[in-house]
Amino acid sequence: MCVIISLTEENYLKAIYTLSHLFEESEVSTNQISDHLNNKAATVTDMLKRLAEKKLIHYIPYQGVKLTEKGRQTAIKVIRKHRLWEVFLVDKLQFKWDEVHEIAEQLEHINSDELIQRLDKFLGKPKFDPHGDPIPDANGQLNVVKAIPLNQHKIKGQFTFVGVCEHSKTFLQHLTSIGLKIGDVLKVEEINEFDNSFKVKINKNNSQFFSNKVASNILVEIKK
Amino acid sequence: MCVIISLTEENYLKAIYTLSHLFEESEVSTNQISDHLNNKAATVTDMLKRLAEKKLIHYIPYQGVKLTEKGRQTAIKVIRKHRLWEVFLVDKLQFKWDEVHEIAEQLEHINSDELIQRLDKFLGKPKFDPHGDPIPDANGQLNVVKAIPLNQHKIKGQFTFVGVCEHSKTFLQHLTSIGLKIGDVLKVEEINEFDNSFKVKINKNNSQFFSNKVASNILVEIKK
DNA sequence: CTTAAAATTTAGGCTAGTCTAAATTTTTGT
DNA sequence: ACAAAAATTTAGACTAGCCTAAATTTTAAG
Repeated sequence: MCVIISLTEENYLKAIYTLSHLFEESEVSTNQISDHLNNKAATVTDMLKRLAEKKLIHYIPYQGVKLTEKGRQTAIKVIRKHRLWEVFLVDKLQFKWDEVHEIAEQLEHINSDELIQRLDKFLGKPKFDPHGDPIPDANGQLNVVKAIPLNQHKIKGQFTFVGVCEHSKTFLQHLTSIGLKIGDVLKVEEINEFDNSFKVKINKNNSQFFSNKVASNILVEIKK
Repeated sequence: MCVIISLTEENYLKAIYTLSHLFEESEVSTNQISDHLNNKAATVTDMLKRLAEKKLIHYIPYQGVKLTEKGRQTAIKVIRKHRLWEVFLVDKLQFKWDEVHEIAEQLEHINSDELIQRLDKFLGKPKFDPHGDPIPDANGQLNVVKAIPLNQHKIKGQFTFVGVCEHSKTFLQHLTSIGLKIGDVLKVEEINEFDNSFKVKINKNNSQFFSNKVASNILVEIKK
């Protein structure tokens, strides 16, 4: 029941979880993991053997890897902690949304169920983190986000900005400089046929152009 | 300037700091450290060599060890983080004072100056942790507590309860069950000559007896 | 369908941090 | 002051995580 899972192992499980959702394939490869975690394939192979030993993954040599239910629960719990701490950092300590990732990467490994339960309550049981990513509940249930990138809507109309695909500091800072925050209403007034840029009005402000690249990393829902 | 200090090294520095203050001697011995950290003397010797290499301690084989200024600053910073997080856990998350130590032992190693600065501000720049221990300031200055154990006052009179010598869960729970909290006023009405127990009134409540052992672990100041 | 390229694993080595057992140094008791 | 006890260090071994280089397996291209 209570196998001890190290910080490093938690990071591997999180990586496998993230990659399997990123590419919408259940099997994740050794190279995908080594790229994601910035270490060597041989190192990953070592760890996969250990994780399989602990029944946290299903591992077939040369084939790939996927999480067991126990592995998935562990990964989800780390993600829950990461996102709750991000809410804490932004809502309570007034960090900006582009400043919290590195600190949350540390805090996500703090091990105390009681702490997380109380932190969740203290924050008002938030459903989304500062980047719009859903926070898994205490039972490991995760809302599936049905939002899609702005550039996949080929029509004019009104949308709500609910999340980002790209989480890099530079992209988030760019959105801040544009004046865009989670929850803003985006009115697409024009889609430029030449470069597929989007002419957009944020809330009631002046309209401006979003490059297709920016539009492809902004998740929106059709405004109700 | 920026030597990386591991979590384990931080724990050794904190142990050396704590022990040197506990026994009011600048030199700390290998055995004291190994007892305090629950590992073997040989393990400690290894680590002392590494810490000396990094100029965090002055180490003379067979003689003992003391912190360099850099080692002291590092230790103090860990203690500052530990105590600030304890305030967070008690004041914001409503943990009890006997529940926070283990979690703070983890949180004290989170590495972000910006985080600590903001946490400090969020908590209202507290000067003491939930057990009455002083919180070092951002420059590593630590208020010296001039309180002494209740049983060293051989006289009747009024005192303020400002801290504890013993931080164990059972002792803290015992104080809670007695109804004693930091800041309470203690009126010593009688000192029993037979067993050196203290008849004490807490605030305006009924008086009760404190064993000498309890009295020796309660830090008080003479009430102004 | 065969072979070159790509992906993966194996083999062997490194460091940090731990241990036990043996050797050494310091302290203490008479 | 000297032997026994206590404290400390050295030597050698182990695990977790990482690495490089070589071997193996899978994939892909002609």
